[in-house]
Amino acid sequence: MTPAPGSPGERTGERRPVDEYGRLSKHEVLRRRLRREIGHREPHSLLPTERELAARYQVSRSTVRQALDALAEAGAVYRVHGAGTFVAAPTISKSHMLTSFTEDMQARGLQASTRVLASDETEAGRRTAEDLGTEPTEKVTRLVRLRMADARPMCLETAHLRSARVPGLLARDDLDGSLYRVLERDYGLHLVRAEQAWSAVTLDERSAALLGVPSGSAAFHVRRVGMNERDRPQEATTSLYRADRYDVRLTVRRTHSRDRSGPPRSPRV
Amino acid sequence: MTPAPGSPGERTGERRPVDEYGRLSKHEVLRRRLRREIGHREPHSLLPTERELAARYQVSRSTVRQALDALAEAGAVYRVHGAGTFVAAPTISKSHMLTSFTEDMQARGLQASTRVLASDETEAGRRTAEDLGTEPTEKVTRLVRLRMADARPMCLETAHLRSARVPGLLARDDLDGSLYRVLERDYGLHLVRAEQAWSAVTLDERSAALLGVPSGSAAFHVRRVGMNERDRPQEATTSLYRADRYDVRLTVRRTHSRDRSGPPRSPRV
DNA sequence: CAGTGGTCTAGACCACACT
DNA sequence: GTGTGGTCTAGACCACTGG
Repeated sequence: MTPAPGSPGERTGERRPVDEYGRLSKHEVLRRRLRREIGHREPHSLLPTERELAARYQVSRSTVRQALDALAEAGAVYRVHGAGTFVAAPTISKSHMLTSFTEDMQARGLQASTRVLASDETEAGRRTAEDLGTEPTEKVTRLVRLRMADARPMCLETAHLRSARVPGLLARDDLDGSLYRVLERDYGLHLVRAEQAWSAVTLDERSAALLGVPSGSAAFHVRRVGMNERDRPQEATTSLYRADRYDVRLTVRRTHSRDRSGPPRSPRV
Repeated sequence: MTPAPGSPGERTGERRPVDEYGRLSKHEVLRRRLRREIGHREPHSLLPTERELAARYQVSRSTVRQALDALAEAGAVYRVHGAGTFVAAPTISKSHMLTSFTEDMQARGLQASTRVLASDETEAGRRTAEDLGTEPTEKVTRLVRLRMADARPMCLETAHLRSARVPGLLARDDLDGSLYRVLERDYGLHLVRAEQAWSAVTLDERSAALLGVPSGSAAFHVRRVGMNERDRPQEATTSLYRADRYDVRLTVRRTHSRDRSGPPRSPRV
């Protein structure tokens, strides 16, 4: 496992930094390693015990648990108290990740491309101002894009960003790629969380035409607000997804705090 | 914080059991307590430091972190390395929880009720068998229900369960309540995870009539498979939600593993 | 009963934010 | 520099599963 940042032992040695910026902590390394190994195993097969993993990878049991916690959270493994840790059945979805359109299409095995339909600067207006937590008179940069998958229309998207935060965005010639990537790399804007509201709608004449489907077709309408590390809204986007080409897959969990009253326990399997 | 299950100190004392069945661990108690207190605070206000909380509640810092981890995961707080832990802005949704229809409506401030349209036993068939991981000839119990919110139709739902697991279900007279509750309490079936696929559709004549909307209206089509603690499918349900009365709200996160290349850091706020 | 995951402690150093 | 969250260790007991 190499060095050791916080180990009482080998205090010195090379820097092996630790944080979210690409450098790797032990539990992160272990998590990835286990993730890989899990891929080659049968669902429901038993993993080594936590103590065994700790010994094998020369880390403490807590570190092993930190890695397994993340994998369990991601749905890659599940634990049964007293019995062991098991490989989970493959999920239909990588659950609830914030992904760019490009990444999303990639995950679906489709090639993403984009046509910029319009880009301009206006006043935010009431609704967008509310989403972005600004004054309605604040200048916002608007970006309307038709997003394609395998060269066929998939999604009609309108993004709003506070102009003050993205100077020169409108002048760029790479707005047909991942907007999140541009925001991260060139504006230091890290969208780490987003709130989304999905509706089902029927398309009007104009949207239907742009998306290349009959008027009245079903579509998803999505309103999204993206937040930075400090939980401040940075981006407000509205999208229309063709329902004949798109669906939403997600895994939901029953977490803590139920009102157990309860008699019988769950049977063996 | 009372006793202490694993503390080297006060080893004896009354049992204060620990697990998912209603008994409470220290981090669970602390989590709930903090959750309550957070409710009364302004978003973005600073919480006490982890060390401070540890001292105040007489627990170790690790335990505090366990509680805060859960709150951060749930979107109730966020952390900034080096700066502190802060109250998160209220989310539009309790993110990705597996909830029963009844709970879902409750959360939306609506009163749930149910009309059982049909209930019978048939062979699973190919599709359902695939979802439930059984043979196509396996007997399944089918339950078709019209679910109402504030006495008006909201959702048309068809549930499939392996008959062998739910003997006598069809004879029950309380199928107009929470199915999950019945499964948990009387059959020891704990659905802890579900995979869902959401589509947008337009309603045909028959479904539209049952839901009380014009034919051709937009609706959500949901296919769900519920799993028990051991990750085995137990329930397969298909639903149609009226789009004029329902939307899906969820929070997505950018978790680990990005390909940081990266120059600038995010600005102050 | 042995063995596994779940909880908890005490203490240490590191990376980062803010002044 | 000071103080905060992030990582890590070593060791202990508890609650549970399963033969």
